[in-house]
Amino acid sequence: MSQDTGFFQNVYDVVSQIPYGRVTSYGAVAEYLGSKGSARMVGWALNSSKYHLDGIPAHRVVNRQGLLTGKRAFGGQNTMRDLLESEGVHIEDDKISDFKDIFWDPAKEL
DNA sequence: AATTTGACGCGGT
DNA sequence: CACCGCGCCAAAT
Repeated sequence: MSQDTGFFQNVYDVVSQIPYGRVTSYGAVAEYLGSKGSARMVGWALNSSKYHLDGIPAHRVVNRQGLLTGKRAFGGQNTMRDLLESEGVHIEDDKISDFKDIFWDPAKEL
């Protein structure tokens, strides 16, 4: 049970622990998983999360710039942005304004 | 089994 | 500022 698919579950676990109004980056999660530099895997896992219909706040995960790179994966151009703003995260030009201010680092918080 | 791709990150030109 | 290549690892075809 604990070890399900593998990588996906690892990412789900960390991402699902992101506090409300906070965000993190693919690289940060990858680093926490021990695979620093493999940020692609994090994106891959989250991509699967949408197929699994889990409670994965993937909108809280953005790239290193705080840019909503994955917004297109949400089906809409402003779906991800709307979710973030709905949580109190200010977005400007598809980018998190206070990104570094609300940045949640699993390697530090956990 | 091999090749391509992918919601990235960073450096170099 | 734009484009390119490398690294990283797993999944899909």
